[in-house]
Amino acid sequence: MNSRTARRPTIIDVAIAAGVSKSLVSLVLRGASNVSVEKRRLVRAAAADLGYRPNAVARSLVQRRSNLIGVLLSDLHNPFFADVIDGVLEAAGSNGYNTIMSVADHGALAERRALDTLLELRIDGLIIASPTVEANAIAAAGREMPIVLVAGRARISDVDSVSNDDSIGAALVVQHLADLGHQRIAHIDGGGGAGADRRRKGYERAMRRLGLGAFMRVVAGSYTDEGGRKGVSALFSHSQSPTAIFIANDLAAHGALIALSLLGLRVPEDVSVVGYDNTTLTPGSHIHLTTVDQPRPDMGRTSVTLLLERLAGGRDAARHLLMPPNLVVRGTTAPPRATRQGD
Amino acid sequence: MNSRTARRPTIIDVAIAAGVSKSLVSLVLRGASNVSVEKRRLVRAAAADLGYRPNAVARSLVQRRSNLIGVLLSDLHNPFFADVIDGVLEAAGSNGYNTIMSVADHGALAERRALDTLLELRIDGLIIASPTVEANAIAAAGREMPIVLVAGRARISDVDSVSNDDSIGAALVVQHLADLGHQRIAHIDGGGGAGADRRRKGYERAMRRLGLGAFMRVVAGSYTDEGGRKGVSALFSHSQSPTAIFIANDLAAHGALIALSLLGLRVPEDVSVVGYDNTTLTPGSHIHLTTVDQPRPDMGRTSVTLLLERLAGGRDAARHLLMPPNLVVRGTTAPPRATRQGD
DNA sequence: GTGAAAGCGCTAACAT
DNA sequence: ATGTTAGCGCTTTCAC
Repeated sequence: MNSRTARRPTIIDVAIAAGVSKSLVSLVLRGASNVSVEKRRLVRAAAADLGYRPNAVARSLVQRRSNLIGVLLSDLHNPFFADVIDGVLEAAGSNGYNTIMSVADHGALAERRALDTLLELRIDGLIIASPTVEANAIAAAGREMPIVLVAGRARISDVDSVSNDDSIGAALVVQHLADLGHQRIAHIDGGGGAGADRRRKGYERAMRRLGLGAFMRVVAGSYTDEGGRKGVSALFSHSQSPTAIFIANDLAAHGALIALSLLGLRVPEDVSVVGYDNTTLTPGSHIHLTTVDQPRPDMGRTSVTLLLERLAGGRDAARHLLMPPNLVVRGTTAPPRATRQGD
Repeated sequence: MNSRTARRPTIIDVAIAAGVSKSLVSLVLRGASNVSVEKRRLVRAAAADLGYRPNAVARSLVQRRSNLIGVLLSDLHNPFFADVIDGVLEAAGSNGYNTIMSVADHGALAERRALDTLLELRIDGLIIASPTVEANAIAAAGREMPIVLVAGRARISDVDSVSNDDSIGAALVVQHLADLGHQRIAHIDGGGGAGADRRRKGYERAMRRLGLGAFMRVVAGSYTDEGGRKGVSALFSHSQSPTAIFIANDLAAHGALIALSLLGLRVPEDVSVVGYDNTTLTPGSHIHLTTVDQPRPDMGRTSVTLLLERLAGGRDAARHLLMPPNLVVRGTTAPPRATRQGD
């Protein structure tokens, strides 16, 4: 006989086995205090004996809440969101919520499906860790339940968001390079990538504030290996080459490093390089990129906090949080040649 | 007013708006054929108008099935399982199932919780992509619903499994190296890691079958950077050093490559190196490791197939599938010095 | 072709 | 301290 064909025990089976009503079983199993010790023992014994497992579906139906926080994720391969979700899991768990994830691999169709799965399951709140979901779909879902968009590019009405403050991150980079003595600090931007615009503006503002406005130089790039390579070739095809480059993200910085080595330039001796995102590379990798770290787990935890605020009913207006990033100084930045020669 | 405080429309609201019974709404929304065109139009219009979204919880309760395949994942950072799950999503989707994931980050407690979440939601079947869940918990869950353990180390009664055939993979490696002319082929093993035992045995069997039994040499390692480093120092502290090394996985192989370069040995000129797992490294990385590729997405798809077999009720006995891996020849293998000098 | 009614497994009043 | 009852939103007989 296949034991799986046997019907699973319900709360009524437990009640009968324990010789009590199902209400009492429900009370005991949810840890109510006003139940006699004897009945409590009976119920627990019967439940254990039958291998009873509460049906969250039935509970969810009657309570009109699932005790579930959903996470919509577009790409399982992206380690960035893995860190964010670590924070989500931690915060959700310590607040008594379970977390389920739905993955939208490739394409708008899969995204719709993954989102619908979550919404139809009547999760209590949704965290979208997915840069590609279209704003319309998010806005529509936002009318049904509390939603937090984490590390996304858009600001959507009625939807909370948590991001890193790209402007501060860029300023940290410029300050670090200026402190080292650099003046000709160039920027390879991130094209239309998430936050790229704010990183560029942050760079420009910081340069001006430090009196380096005359040395500002921005060339077009993208959040790809190739973006970094092209940026470097644009920068070094002119007479005045920079002594330091701030590149919009780590992937592009990686491409830039390759392009620089092809040009015979050494990092950081000839030119300093800074990326953005602190993307985890191969363990033991010999590339130690100076970069900006987004507080990913913190962003995840904060997303849950925002969700809980709304679930508790204490808030109605959307909040957009910007979390401060950190500079991680590694091996690709050093004082410029001229300065060191002058020492 | 907060629109989210308004009750969500139910099937009854749609029925009233369309002027029909809720049974008819149900029929129309699930695409029944024997409904008049007129009523069908009315119902659809009312549903769209109200922004009705079916409640999967209620449906699941009455149907006693959720149409959901659950995936239990222990580590979101592991790209190996990301590929497996790609296959799961694809196969589940094309068979009309939705997929939800539960992540058990760190520790047995989180694992229990993640597993319980899935089981209490009454998913129809479970795929465990998680090397760390204890066998007892899996076996217990296996009595409640169909389960497939993918890329796991244990064989559990009543639980199907899908893995790669480590023995074949190891044989492919040895054959490749022997074809290149190597004889002194050593193995740095994976300690107690998943499949490490079978990889070592496969190596030994292949060496003997090729008449290289006398050249067999196994040193202790582990599935870590350090495992590879220690293995190399063990191998090269003796007189007769190998001309090729088969290392139990890519991470350890990476450590081995570093240790070799520290010894002044060049790869593949002085020694050939082969790993296992085809772990995706940094994009654009200059390390092109010859390795063995597990058919990860295929393993995911096959897991779903096994689940569907049981869900269709067609099977009761457990199946344990071994899928053939592929050798990926890259830049870390070449003929041994002696052979080339003799050319 | 359509509607009425029962019931999935549970919680939450309300009785007692 | 315990039992009874109603009903969450849906699907599914069964009548008509």
